[in-house]
Amino acid sequence: MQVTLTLLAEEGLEALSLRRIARRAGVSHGAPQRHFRGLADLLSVVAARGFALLSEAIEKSGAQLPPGAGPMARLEAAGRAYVETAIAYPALFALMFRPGELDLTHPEYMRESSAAFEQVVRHVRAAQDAGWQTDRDTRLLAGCVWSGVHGLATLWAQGAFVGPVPGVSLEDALSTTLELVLGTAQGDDR
Amino acid sequence: MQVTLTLLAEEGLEALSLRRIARRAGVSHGAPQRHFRGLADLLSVVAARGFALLSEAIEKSGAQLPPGAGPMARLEAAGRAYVETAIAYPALFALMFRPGELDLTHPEYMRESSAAFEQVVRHVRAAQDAGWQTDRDTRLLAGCVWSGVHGLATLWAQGAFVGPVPGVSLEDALSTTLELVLGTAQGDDR
DNA sequence: CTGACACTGTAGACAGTGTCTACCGATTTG
DNA sequence: CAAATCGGTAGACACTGTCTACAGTGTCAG
Repeated sequence: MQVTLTLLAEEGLEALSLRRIARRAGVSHGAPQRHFRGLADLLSVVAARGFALLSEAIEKSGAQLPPGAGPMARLEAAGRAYVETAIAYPALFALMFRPGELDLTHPEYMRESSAAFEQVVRHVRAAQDAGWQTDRDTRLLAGCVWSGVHGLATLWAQGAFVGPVPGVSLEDALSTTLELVLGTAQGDDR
Repeated sequence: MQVTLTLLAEEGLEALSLRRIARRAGVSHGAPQRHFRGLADLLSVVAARGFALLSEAIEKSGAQLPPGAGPMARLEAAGRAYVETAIAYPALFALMFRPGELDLTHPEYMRESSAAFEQVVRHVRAAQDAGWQTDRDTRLLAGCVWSGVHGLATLWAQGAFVGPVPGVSLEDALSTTLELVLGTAQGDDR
């Protein structure tokens, strides 16, 4: 439902209601229920689209690197893409991680969210093959890397980072976090 | 409002409504508005209590360490306390980071949340004084450390970590994340 | 061609929500 | 003693999600 995505982007998460979506689409308040079992069902599909966007951004981030880039650089670029995408679509990103409003068993949601995670797993595995954190469980490591960037994305997207740390740029926070989590602190950037 | 905290713990975030709280307290549906300007106001006070709990847990975590523990051990213990508290009160923790339902300008919320953050800043400064990441901005560093553990706490509390990484214990995820973020990977635990 | 049937949308009802207002009985205060 | 304030009640209003009955519109088998 395209209407839902634009409404979400324009008016935020709280504006999402079946009746508002129906009004925006120019149909009666009961019409959406012919296409979705209920609000949670609709939102789950929207959230799944969000995960697809995320996967796509991570995919592209690897392609834009110079051809000889190593696995660590690719993993770092993936983390960057994660955070930047989250901040580009803050309301959508917030929705994606709201179990209370979603149907977590929805097939599309499960498929897209695990596809995104598996992409991170592949990046982490490649980094491990290149010598990074070799004796850790790959999926656990991927989960922790995901957590690290996810925290920054969450807090920044809802403005909870800039409050306590005023005057900092996203670039600063992002590169610092990545250097901490990935241990790539070789070149302090000044 | 004690009733709100128990209702939140027992029935979760979605069960929090002014009318339900009033019923639970045995008063009429309009009574809560004599004490709070509205739902967002009430929830902000509850969220502030959550931040106070967090601060208290971090405080205690330092006290329980052996007397000669270094600043890095204290910082690590603080991170542990953050995640463990979040998981002990998952609904409260979720509420604390939901800008849409809160009044972010509420004095109690601002006071308690920034008090918790300042506590992390002090731990980070002590670690820096002991030689860790000495040439980084302290507040930025504290924000990134907070982000790292916050991501894990968020995902674990809503069950989004165990899904993609089945069979992992919180202890595994927590120690791995702390070792990554703080760079304390000296003793791989097997 | 005709009937059955699935889609898709409409309209009304119902319970639940936050918020506003009017009222009311205490209790405190001038 | 009078007045004002405080805490609670009760009703209204505009929302919400969900359910049901109904109507049009197509498709497809017989």
